[in-house]
Amino acid sequence: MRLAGPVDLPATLQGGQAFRWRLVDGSWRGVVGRRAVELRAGRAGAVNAQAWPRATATFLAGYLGLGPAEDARRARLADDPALSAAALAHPGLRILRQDPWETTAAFITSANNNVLRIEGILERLASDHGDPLKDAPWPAHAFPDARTIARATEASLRAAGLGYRAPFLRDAARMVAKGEVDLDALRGEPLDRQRAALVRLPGVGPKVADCIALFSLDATGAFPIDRWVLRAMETAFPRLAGARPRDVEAFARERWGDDAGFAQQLLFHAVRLQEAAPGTRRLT
DNA sequence: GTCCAGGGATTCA
DNA sequence: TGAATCCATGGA
Repeated sequence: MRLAGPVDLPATLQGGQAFRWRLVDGSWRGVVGRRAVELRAGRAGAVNAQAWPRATATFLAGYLGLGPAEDARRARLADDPALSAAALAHPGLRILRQDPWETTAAFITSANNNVLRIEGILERLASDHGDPLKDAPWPAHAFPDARTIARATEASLRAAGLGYRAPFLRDAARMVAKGEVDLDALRGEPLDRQRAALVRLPGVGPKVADCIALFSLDATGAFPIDRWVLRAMETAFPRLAGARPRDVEAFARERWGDDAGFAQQLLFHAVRLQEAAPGTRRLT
């Protein structure tokens, strides 16, 4: 099927939001829920999509963050001089709407870690603990649910490469599996309430909580601040040099409101592309 | 060998 | 409340 988009697949799928998409022969292969999904760039930013088992266009458009509300968000941000260049350069950058538990596990893994290694760890978690997807035309595994991770041994999680984060992920899985934190019920709740609940999970602090909220709980105003975004903000707004993350966040919320999450992703993407430019350090 | 990575937990003042 | 320190691991 064809989705109008526009979607910039590399920027969206390898932009530090999701970690399990791979480019194979010009197609992006990934797993959404319990479906294997293949995405290929079409004309004018459109996307040709296939899913096993079959999925509706609405389902895939929802995952890819397509819709009039998102288009309007982009248009508003493009009017901001601090973002217009990035917005114009990446008209198809999207905020994915991912599964809350998988996103939680991914960003617990992300703490003090690099993207390349995060990808490897999550892939091993899936192949070691996730159900194989029988309909998939390539070897694919669903991401293991919280109950499965809760039962896993710490040694098996360390074997996936989690290091000291292994007990964090296991204990967070136990809390989610027991219903102590109901991730799905947090969707659409106010950001403050989402944060308060998420931060109860081991390995989840303010930054990771904001990533989970933005990428899986529809918190469009969340503004996760990592080292890259902090640098980007200090560059874009010199008066923020040396500011604390909480003050930078307050500034972003004031300036962009419920569009702050999208603004953050534009900044993150732009600064990382800059780092990856020829002659500088490569993207890791 | 050293530094860094989409930070968080713990400790101490 | 805020600063310092430690944490596994692998690539550059």
